[in-house]
Amino acid sequence: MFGLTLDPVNPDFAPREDLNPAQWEAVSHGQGPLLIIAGAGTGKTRTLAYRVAYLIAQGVPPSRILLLTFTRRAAQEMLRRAEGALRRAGSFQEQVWGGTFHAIANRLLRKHAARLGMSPDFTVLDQADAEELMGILRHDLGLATRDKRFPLKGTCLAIYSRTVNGTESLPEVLTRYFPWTVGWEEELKALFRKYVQQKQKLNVLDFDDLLLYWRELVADPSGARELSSLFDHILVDEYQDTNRLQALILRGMRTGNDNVTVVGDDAQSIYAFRAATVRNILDFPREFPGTKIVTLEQNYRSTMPILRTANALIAAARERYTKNLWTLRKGGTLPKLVLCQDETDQDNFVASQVLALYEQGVPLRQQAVLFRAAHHSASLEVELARRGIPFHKFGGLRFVETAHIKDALAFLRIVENPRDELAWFRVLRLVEGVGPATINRALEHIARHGGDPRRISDFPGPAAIKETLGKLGELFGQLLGDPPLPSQLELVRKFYEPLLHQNYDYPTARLRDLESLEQIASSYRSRRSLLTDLQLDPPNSTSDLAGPPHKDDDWLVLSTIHSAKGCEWDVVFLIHAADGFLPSDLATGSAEEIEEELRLTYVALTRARNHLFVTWPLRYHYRRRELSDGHGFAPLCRFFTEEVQATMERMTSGPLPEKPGRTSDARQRIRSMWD
DNA sequence: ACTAATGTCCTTTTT
DNA sequence: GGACATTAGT
Repeated sequence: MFGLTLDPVNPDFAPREDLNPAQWEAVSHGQGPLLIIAGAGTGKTRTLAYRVAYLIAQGVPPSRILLLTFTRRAAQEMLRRAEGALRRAGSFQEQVWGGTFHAIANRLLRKHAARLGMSPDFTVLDQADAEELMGILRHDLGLATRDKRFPLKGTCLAIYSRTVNGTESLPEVLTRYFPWTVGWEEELKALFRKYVQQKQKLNVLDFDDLLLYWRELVADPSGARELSSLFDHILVDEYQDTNRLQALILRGMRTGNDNVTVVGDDAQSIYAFRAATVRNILDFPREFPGTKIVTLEQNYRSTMPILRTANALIAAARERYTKNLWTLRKGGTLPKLVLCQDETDQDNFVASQVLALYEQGVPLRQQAVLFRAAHHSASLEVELARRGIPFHKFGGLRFVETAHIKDALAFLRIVENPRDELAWFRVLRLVEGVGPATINRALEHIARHGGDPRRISDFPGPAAIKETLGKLGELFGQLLGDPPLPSQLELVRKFYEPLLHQNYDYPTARLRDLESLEQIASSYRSRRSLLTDLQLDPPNSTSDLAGPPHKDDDWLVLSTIHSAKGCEWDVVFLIHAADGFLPSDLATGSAEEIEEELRLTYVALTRARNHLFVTWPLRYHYRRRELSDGHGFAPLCRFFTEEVQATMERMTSGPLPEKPGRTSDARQRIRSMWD
């Protein structure tokens, strides 16, 4: 308490000393629209958290504040810090509306479903479910024959999603982003029409629907008035990664007043593939006249050498709010650009370097390895495992996306919404002897009997499946009794276990996952909130599931660059900085795409506090269809121009620095027999 | 009607 | 190595 100037408005608040003048200007902004351009590491989270605290100190009721963030974790973190700033262990974390656009949409839609003539007990489809539905309809419409070469289900959904989120017309989307599908416009339109119909029939919403229906709620003036009046202030984080549809929603949510704060950094916009557009942040002042703009440039994270490299790299970007990051931090070592011989060499370099830094006192958890695509860390993971270095991976396939977890949840989904045919499909196809034809007849049977899932017991199907279906009906009966969630999942597990053995490899590991699912479930009050939470805010690493980690647990972080957004570490390795990997050769079609890859690289570099290593393997081995094994040479990532390289120390990884383990020598020898 | 085996093409980032 | 369409076998 000593040495703090307390804000006159409320003695509870105001560690104004914690903030620099620009941050304070943003925090203490009164009414009206506010745009905060916050460069990487400039205390964006703190500023937003303090602004929430400030508003509350000014007398705004917490429940009348809406905080839209990119992940749920970000919302929780901010509210936790806001409470800290108010120096009171209050309870407003639960009162402030905080979460992602999708999660908030879910909440609002359940509440105001009647307004849209929809049922509040809808279930939410994740991307895989949505693709599956798209696939089924694609098949039904006869578009799935090989000679047609009709876009695959994933592409169909991507087109649909892009059209919805970007609020563009289908022909525009096709020519701009999916030119090879232009000839299929009519068929796609028919497919999408069917897709929308089917979702309504099944009482399900996909991710895009959550936004789309929210937008519908505020498109109507009386709805807009009602929803707007719920909130005195709306704050949006990571505004550079919102799309057109989200901007329309935000506009619609502010018909009563224009108290809206958006924070973002156009230089860190990396979600264009999800129809996010930098235009939202660039055009914000025009959309909300009278906007006050505050720019945060003082960086508290990185050393100056790291910032010099990052600034040099982003200087190549074209349209942006120019800002140059600077810091008061003194000293620091030059970022290293490390040329490796090949991927194995890169793995060894990273692993050795991690251990060396660890021995110098940098915990593993303060070190991170970043890469463009989830599979880029595959060989490194093997090497880390070999050396016994613990790690956790973020990004890529997640816990809730694994088949067995989705199966288990499908049982609950059926009970929650018996019209959810996708869940039915998931469950029934596990039974041996049941295929598409039988499933369809079973679904008709259920529908004929008032949608009661228990009636699966008396479905007149083949004798071979009679017994299993009987037990399944019993299971649904027990679940409908609504015992505590962990018991529900235990019941599911008991029924599911034999099916799991029949259908999957590694059943024991999968069973363990089901047990962790029971753990997670114990913290939820209702089946519905468990289901939607897992769909909308899935834990992104298995470590999140085990509860708070033990103090002495320590592990290295492996992460896609996308999942590293908003994070920071003492030491950052950016691996595979080679053209084709970064930028990904799948993203070099247009100038815009390449520009986004540049920003992605910028995001990676600016995660580092003290040490930055950028590595690129010169030689790549690639496997071909035949047995032949070849290699090619990869050029350095194009964004590391001469100007950028001038800010770095160039080095080669060279031979292994310490104890050249005999194993790796042997591996090397045996490999080189084929060179 | 369902399953298992075969051949061919594609292989990113996430709410 | 996985997804998907097709074909052959139960």
